[in-house]
Amino acid sequence: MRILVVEDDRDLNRQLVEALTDAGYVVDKASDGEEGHFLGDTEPYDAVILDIGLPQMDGLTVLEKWRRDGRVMPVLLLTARDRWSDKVAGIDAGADDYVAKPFHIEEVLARLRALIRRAAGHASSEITCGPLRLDTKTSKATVNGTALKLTSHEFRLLSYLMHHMDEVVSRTELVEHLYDQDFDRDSNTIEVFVGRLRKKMGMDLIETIRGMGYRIKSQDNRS
Amino acid sequence: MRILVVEDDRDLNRQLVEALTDAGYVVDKASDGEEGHFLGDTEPYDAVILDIGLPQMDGLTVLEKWRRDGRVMPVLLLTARDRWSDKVAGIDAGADDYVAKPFHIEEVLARLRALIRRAAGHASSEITCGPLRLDTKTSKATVNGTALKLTSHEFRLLSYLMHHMDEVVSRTELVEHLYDQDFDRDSNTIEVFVGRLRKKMGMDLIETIRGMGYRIKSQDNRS
DNA sequence: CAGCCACATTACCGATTGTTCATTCATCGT
DNA sequence: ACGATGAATGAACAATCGGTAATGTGGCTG
Repeated sequence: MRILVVEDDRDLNRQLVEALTDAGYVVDKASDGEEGHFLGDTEPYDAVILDIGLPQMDGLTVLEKWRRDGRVMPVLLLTARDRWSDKVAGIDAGADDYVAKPFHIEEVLARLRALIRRAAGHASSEITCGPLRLDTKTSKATVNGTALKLTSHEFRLLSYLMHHMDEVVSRTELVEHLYDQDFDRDSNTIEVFVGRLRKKMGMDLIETIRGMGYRIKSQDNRS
Repeated sequence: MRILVVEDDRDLNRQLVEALTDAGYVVDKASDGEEGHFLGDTEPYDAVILDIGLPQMDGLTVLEKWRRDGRVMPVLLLTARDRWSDKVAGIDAGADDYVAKPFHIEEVLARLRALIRRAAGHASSEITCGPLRLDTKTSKATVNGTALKLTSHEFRLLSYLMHHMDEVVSRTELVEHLYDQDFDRDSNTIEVFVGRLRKKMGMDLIETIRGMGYRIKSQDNRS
């Protein structure tokens, strides 16, 4: 999962990036509204953490622009405590959730997880798909109840596929969301990892759509 | 850090052990009061998670016995929700903190961290020692503000030493608290890790007391 | 001073993980 | 049916990490 952090407070920005990176996200950062707006407009993110008070361009303005341009990724707004007006304005501008400053980093992480889950249309921290079950909170996966021993990259790949259940996900999309930009785009790493996942899962739950990408089917809509 | 879990509910026991192991603790477990009491009496633990309702021997009885025998390790009691009497009885028996069932695992982890910190005489989640700073919450260490890149074992060793600042810690003690019991007791692994820590820290903050063990000094009480 | 003992240091081993490469296999359009 | 393209596979590789073993070093004791 790839996250954009737009925050001008250097220290806070660093903290957020660090925590997110530790949690296994791929993270881009911006320190002013203009840069943030540009990145959010040009790069594909699974979620954005956006401060309201920003130099160059106000956070709400950035958000409005995105929404006008049809960008639909979930946005977590950082607001000053008890600024009710900010909250209302944020809703109007198309924000999905808020955290009031000052906050605990874990609070942000939890909200973010929930946001990404909701954006993928799941209610709880668990995503189920036939015999496959994935817990986004504990980062554990089971198939038919027995735990899978996945490495961190394997888990992140599986997680992304399950968050986009029934959608065809291209290798390009996977690379963009699971690695930072300077990753060798024409390597077959993704294929290798898909193969390893298939082997570990024992059954082939990952469908290949030739020329398009991969897909995990939600139920047993066996074609 | 070595933790004892005494809980008869198989499922809950498993969950706790798993979460604790994931968090980097060395964990022993018992499923009844008798076994729990024996282990807590014979093995050195940094903390105990103790259920109140146990077969063989009630949790409070176990705790009382330990305290009568002079066992001072912090104990986190698992109680039924709203059983005020349990809480009072627990205080009398020498418990250090409570979590009411049902609980979130993270709640237990947080309380446990706090308990271990407090037992070592620290107030916040950060332990500082001259240029060295260690955050038990994020598992990160810095020296003079710059982050140390420590592996998990290195961090756990440093953490244990800092939790016992100004005390001489023997190699035996370190092995007992950082590894499970079937670890080769006469290996020089500890020396090697101390060496690696010293090199990474750039300065020798870990003192060797010949024939005794190691010590981290709190301030600059240079002898 | 000799020699031992405790610790330090260095190199190395084996397991795990992420990645690349070459080869094989499958699928599709013609 | 055939060839070209895309995907799967297995081997191999480098990096990292935990641990082992052999050797080096320095201080204490007899």
